[in-house]
Amino acid sequence: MNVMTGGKLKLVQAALKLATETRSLTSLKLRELAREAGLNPNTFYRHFENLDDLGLQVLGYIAAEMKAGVRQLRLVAESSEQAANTTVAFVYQYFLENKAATTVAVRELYGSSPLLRRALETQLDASAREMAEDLMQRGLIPRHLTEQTVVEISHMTIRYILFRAMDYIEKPHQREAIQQETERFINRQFRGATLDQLSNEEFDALVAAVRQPA
Amino acid sequence: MNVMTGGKLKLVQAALKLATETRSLTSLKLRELAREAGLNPNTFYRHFENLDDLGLQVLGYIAAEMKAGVRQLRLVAESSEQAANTTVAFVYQYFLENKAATTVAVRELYGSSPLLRRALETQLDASAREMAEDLMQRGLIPRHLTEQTVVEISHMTIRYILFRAMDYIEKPHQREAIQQETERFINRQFRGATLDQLSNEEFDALVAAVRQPA
DNA sequence: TCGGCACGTAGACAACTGTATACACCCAGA
DNA sequence: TCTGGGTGTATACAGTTGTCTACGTGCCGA
Repeated sequence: MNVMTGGKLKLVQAALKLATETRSLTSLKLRELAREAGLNPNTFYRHFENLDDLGLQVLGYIAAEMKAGVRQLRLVAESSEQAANTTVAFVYQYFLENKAATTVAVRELYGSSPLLRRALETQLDASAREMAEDLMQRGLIPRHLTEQTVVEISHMTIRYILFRAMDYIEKPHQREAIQQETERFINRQFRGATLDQLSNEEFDALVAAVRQPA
Repeated sequence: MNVMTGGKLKLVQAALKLATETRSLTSLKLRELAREAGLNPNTFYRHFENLDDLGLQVLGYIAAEMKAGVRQLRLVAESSEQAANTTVAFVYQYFLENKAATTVAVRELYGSSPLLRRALETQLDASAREMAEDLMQRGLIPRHLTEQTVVEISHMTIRYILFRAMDYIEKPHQREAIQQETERFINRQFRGATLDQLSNEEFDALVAAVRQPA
């Protein structure tokens, strides 16, 4: 990834700011952008072909940022003895520190540009596979789950956290609650999945046994 | 809710169409709208104060539609003897039949207009409480769960389904898979929640016992 | 039959949009 | 030292935007 300098960087940062605060990435206006960046409108054409091109490059910029972030998270997680709860905290902290990128990702994942949507989906799917691999290698989840199941849950979890991160960012007084909720979410998914093959009757019996130990 | 007629209805329908296909509700343009509706641009001002006003009214229109839809779903569910899986099918079918409203809701829930976001959040929270009440009254979920837990899971589920509905709408060949995934999601949440109070060790022991019955 | 009113249209305005062409600067390599 | 390319600017143009004022309908109650 090229290191951006001068005007181009200013334009990308302006795009992130506007896309976060007042618009979406796909509804940016060229002159608004230039105004925000403090540049002449035509400077835009020195760096981008058109607004679509800008959108894609910004997304690339975000994707690179996120990839680096994920790599760092994995390192932190490896060095930590603790389990899922601190990881969840780290993840939310990361989103909090990358508010603009997070907001853009959430808005465009189901936004009006098919191109950006595909790119984001691919990115999230890759993250889900990585997460699943991590979880299984480190033995952080109940055994006996198939890889497919772990991937499926990872997929759900990543999307859940991504959207929940928007609330986490914008509602500071709810952050602790959101974090705990997320931990419950993950635990319930994995524990529930461990018992997937039980029928309702078998499950009820199991619960009854647990609640009234002999 | 007033029944809309003539030009106003045309404008709202045009807004839904454009918001679904090419834009978001908050980035609509007045003249584009009039063009799509086949009306003179100024006709807009006969019915709406400005574009924000239109957005709010469209949201109201959608909310009313959804409320009616939910009411109907509850009736269908009551008359049905079957459990969650058919309900999930009905819910997705409903979203499929209300593609425009669904798309708008998804896009604006984390969109750039705080006003619309609040309105949508309120609506979803109300739906979650209704869903929780329904589930508990009809005894469709494991007993011994607190109301708070059921509401929390309902809240998560509604958002999960709402976003997943976008994929359901747009990827016809994945519909069955999405539906089954959703059922697993819900089952795991409730089953997992039933075992919330177990420690990891207790849970592992339980799983071991289930997998190797004496 | 008349008067008002809801609805839609016509034309105009200044502001803003994306884009093209032409010009000015700085810095590396010959 | 000259030169060429990368970068930013100035000016211009046609098309589009939101909004204003004024005008023409058709309908409904008095």
